[in-house]
Amino acid sequence: MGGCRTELEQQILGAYGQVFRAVQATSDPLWMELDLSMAQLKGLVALRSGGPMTISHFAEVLGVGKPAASMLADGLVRHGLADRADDPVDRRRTLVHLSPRGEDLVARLRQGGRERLRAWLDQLDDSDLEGLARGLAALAGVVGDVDCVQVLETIGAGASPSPAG
Amino acid sequence: MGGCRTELEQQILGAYGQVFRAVQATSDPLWMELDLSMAQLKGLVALRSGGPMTISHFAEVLGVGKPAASMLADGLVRHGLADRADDPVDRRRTLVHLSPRGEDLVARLRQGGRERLRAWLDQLDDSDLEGLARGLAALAGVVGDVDCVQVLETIGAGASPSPAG
DNA sequence: CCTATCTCAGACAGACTGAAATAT
DNA sequence: CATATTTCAGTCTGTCTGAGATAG
Repeated sequence: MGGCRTELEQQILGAYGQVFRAVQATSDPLWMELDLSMAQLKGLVALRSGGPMTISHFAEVLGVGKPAASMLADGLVRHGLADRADDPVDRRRTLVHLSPRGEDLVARLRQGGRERLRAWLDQLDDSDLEGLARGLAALAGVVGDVDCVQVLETIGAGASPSPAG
Repeated sequence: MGGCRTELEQQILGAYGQVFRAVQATSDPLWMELDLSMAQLKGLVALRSGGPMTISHFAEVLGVGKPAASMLADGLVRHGLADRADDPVDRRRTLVHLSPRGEDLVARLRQGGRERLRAWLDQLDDSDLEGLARGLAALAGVVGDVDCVQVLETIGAGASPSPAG
């Protein structure tokens, strides 16, 4: 039994696909009712991924011009999914960030609702639940470093954006 | 330690959010490059959720008219994300279903890429990995029933769609 | 003739851009 | 004056619907 870890990993990847497809299926009705354009959805994803950012950076990430990014941010704010805040460092800048509702929406859309997951968890026996808790906690520790870092470089970004004068 | 299960579940839900946000972050660049309309994305999600379905059912699920659903399916097929197949039961009907590429795209978009997950798994110690494998396998068993059932009712659906004659 | 799907034409919404205006 | 953002005008792509055409 030399390749136990590899087998285990393979098994985990398989179960991962199965479980999270099921969890995400919870949010399929939400997808169908969704009244957002693709541009707005991309904006939500970008904001969730990159954290608060300036309009210029927002434009760059989305691959569109600054007017488009500005108008897009506007629409998101009107939908109550994002907010603007003055950049404390430079008051010409505006930082866009997801509102709690925006965070919630993207989380639901991509991760599904947690109620169903909880119900499934209830059906596990004690030692399976413990194993899952242990493994997931360890995994969370490994991936945990991801969430920081980005906000810092976000604010500093936006230098020399346009090569053509 | 009376409420151990509840605590454990709470901990799992927390770790779940953290881990899967990180995993999904791997597909953020894919989101930004995505060249699909919202209608098309919804079509993909509907197809993944509901399995192969007739145009009429597709229209119903998406909440649009049949011509729109037909044209939408057409666009998906042109993109190589879906295929049509004759319904063996009734040859007037066409069944739309995701192509392998379509399946892959939705999976990537919603679940993220697995390569990064695998790399993270490599960093877990043996017993954490075993616990995760055990717990996830058990969970997969619990949710496993979800995938069937739907195809059957899909084909039978489509009766008395319009109340106004 | 009825049903499922597709084609067509026209209406409509939203996104994007370059140029000009505004704020710091 | 320079920079970041916003407003404006115009264009363009893509969706939706209802009516009619085409298969089974």
